[in-house]
Amino acid sequence: MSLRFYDTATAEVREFTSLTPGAARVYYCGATVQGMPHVGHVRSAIAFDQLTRWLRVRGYVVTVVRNVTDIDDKILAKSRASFEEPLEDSDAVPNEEWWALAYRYEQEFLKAYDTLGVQRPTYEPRATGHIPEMHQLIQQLIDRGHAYPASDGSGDVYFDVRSWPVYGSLTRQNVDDMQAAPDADPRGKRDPRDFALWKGWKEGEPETAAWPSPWGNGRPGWHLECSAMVTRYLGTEFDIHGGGLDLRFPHHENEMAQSQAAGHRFARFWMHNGMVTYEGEKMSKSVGNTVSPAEMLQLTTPRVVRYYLGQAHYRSVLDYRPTSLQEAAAAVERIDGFLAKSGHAGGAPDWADLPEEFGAAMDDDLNVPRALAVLHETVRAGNSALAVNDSAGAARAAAAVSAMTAALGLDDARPAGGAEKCPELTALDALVRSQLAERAAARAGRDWARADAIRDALAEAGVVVEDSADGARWSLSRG
RNA sequence: GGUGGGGUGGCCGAGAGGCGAGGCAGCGGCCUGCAAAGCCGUAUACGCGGGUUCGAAUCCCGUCCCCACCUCCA
Repeated sequence: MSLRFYDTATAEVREFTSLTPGAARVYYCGATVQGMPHVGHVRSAIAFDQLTRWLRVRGYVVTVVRNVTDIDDKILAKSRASFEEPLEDSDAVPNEEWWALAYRYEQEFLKAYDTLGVQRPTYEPRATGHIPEMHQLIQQLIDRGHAYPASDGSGDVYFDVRSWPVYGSLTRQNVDDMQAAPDADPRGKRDPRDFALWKGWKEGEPETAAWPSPWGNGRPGWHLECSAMVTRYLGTEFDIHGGGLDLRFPHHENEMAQSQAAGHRFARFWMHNGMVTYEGEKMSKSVGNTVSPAEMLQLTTPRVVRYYLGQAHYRSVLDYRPTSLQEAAAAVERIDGFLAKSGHAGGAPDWADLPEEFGAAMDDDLNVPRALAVLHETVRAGNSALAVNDSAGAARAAAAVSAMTAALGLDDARPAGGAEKCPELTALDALVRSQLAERAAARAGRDWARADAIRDALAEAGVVVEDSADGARWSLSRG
């Protein structure tokens, strides 16, 4: 039952062993908090949440660090735009300082993650909180001959790509074969592919967005923050570095280059999740074809959204269509329907209840689709047991199913607050029960018209009634 | 031009040499007062053309198409 993961750097599935036995140190690239989270962000978070949870199921003590990029060109640009009329974005706040804007969106991300059951990282460092670490790394790189201050006096400091012969190895690219960026501004660079470690302050930028440095006032380059923060919290060598496939280049390539050029071993595994497309096209901030988690949550429950976004293999493309959520809702209802009928009490999951096949699928590079097949087969077996009054068999299946949903993180996806103590639901339950009692009386008197009228009225209100040997059960229709 | 990933039944989505994963939708049956739920059954599926093999969706050769990255992106 060894764990195997696909490593982008070697382009193969390899056996996973952690640097320290029994412990795993992982770093995920979080968001640049410059706007509302979209489904792609959340898919990535869910994919790596599944990874974290699975490592824990397999007994690892996992330390998760996920960064927040709270300063960059776009954040500054959006803040600047908020001081001008008319406001461009629907979610913009007038006259908002860049740091207020970044913090506001950071909280939106957290809210979305929490609702969808993404466990909080062990720590979530912000770029702006790690300027000294960045300076130290830059100085190291300059001393080793891999970085240089710009020749044009801009205060920028660049990484010298040509000084690092293996540059491009993460994405198996040869520097000379790379397409030269047509709009690249040479700005005192030795090579157009050299990237900024430090960006000198420019006229018109807020003074709050600049920090003193040996190379002049300025702010961090995008790639540098991750290298600096990883090293601070996880050390110069750690187990897994994760992020979206689109971060592979240039972001991760550059991170790897600057860290290794500084003498760090850096990540042992690079894991990248696939993109979410919208009708075949990549969902992206720049294209604007994004769907927000909030929009999805208006259509269905967090559990269904979590199921949908987490059902495909993490490396494959996930194409969003409006009917996707309905299909996911049907699958989730099937699972939950069985759990309800089996009378499973819930409680803390026991990983010993996980079917071996499920574990084997997850061990194999987190093959969630195969794991879900096991889940659904167990549901079917449980329903069959229920049909023949095999309560022991049903209980066994229910324990397995609930361990599986817990392992996948489905159980933590729910609206904030917790449904159990929701007064509206308590009231609704009382009302529906009185209706069902009336219907039961009508049925006992073979007054089918009356019974059906009550059922239709409830259905009209979104309440689904199911009869069974031991009385009627109700649930809210989803999706 | 370079790099990586794909094309599987109506849809989603695993598998990677030999018993047709699983889900959704459909159809038939059982159950039900009728439903719903559930159960059982139900499909000439593997882009195209060659080849290797007793046997290929899976291997080899060729070919077409799609996507992502090479510029900010999860």
